Amino acid sequence: MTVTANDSLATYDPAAFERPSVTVDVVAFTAKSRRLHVLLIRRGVWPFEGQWALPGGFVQMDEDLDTAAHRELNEETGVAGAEFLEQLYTFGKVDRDPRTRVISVAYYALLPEPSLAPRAGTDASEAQWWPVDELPPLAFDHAHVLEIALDRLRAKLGYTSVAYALLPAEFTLTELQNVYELILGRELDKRNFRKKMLSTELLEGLEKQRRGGAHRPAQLFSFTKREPVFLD
Amino acid sequence: MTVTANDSLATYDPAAFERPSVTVDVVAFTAKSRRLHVLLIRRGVWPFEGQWALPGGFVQMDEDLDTAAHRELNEETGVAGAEFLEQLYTFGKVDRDPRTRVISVAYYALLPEPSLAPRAGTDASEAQWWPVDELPPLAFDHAHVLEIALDRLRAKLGYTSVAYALLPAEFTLTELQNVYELILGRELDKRNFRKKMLSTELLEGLEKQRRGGAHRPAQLFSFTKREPVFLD
DNA sequence: AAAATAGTGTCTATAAGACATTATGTC
DNA sequence: GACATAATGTCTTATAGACACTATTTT
Repeated sequence: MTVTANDSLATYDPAAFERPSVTVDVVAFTAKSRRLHVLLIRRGVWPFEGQWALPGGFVQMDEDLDTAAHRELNEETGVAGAEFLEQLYTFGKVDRDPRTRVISVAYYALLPEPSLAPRAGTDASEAQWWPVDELPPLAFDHAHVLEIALDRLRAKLGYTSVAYALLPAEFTLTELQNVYELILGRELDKRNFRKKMLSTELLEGLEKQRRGGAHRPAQLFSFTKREPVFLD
Repeated sequence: MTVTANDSLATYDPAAFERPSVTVDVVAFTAKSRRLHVLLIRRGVWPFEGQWALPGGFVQMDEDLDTAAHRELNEETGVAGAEFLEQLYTFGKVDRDPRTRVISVAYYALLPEPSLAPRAGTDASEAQWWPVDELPPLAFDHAHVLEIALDRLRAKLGYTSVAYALLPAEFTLTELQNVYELILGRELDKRNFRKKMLSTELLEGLEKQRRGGAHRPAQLFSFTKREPVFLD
């Protein structure tokens, strides 16, 4: 709610209070060359000019928060229609932005391996995928935001099917295992992994194979539901 | 972040954009007479005048979000210094408030059984504990907010030690079990519950007993850490 | 036939759940 | 001694983890 029950004003006056700015910032993850990557943009203006930052920007008066997150991601990096985009946390420390009071509603997105390099959007001078374990210094409190996003992604991987959002429609069990390994940062046992995955009803075996290289081809699978589902 | 990298403005002008209002709302839970309760206030002004709502109000320009949540809870209900207060989710649908665009950062708080009835604060005409399964109609999207808070509390009870925040410093195992049962909404097996709880290192047995009524007294326990801890 | 990745099963340890009786205080 | 709640252990089942060899394709 907004105006508390008994404001001293008998009627509501929207201009009565000074208001903070509200932005959305997006932590977009993808799995690429066996490493987890995040999409960053290089800032063109003060403050933190020339530094890398999360894509994001002002929430407009006539758009929902989720819509704003999609829009900013698209405008600044060219990534449109992220299949998975979820609110992460709202960061509102008084001094997190040197310009004025800015409250940032952070989102995180999961994307299948990008076939195209991100193009710099209309608002960003440059957009680029960075491996999460080799990041440049980040503007504002974005290093902190990113850490929280990583924690959430790791946790969520354990009890939901979010991995689907990092994979294309068809994939091999080895590719699925790679996604788990690169997010969790440790190796998993192949037999146990497959046993567990196939015991859920999340995967559907296809009548197709992926061949590539001098070895046995792998069966392709797809997720029965491309939406997050709780495991077990 | 806030202003995107290449705003059309070369320098930042804080007055350039129309801004939404930002509020905090607090879902305060307690365990009382074997039922889970939420603290609501009755609104004194339009909109939803006379209806029940979550305590909350404007975030001030010079206070952090957590601080604002503590302050509003105190001002509107007299509850000060909640031991557990955690951000829940940010609600920002364009039309969630009939007055103007209002983005609400929701928090949830856990309180030990209140010894005093809540007093109406300076801003609220009335404040009262309501059983979560017998709520009055709520203002704004507060019924939705409350549902999300309940889901979160139930989930968190399963994998952390949050129950400590709903209990006084010293309690019996039966009291602890009651808290679990009333949040989860089902009965638990006494022996299994105690076995599991005592196998964690969360509880410390005290050399004290609680007597009351014509029966064997119960041993008192306390939590070793009064902060949320992941189980196992 | 050599190389490379796919695919498969058993055994063990641990955790979760079902279940009933005895203990100790008050009145 | 009647009553009321506290306290306690075993067995079964399900789940997680360690562990090594065979299968199939390309070159």
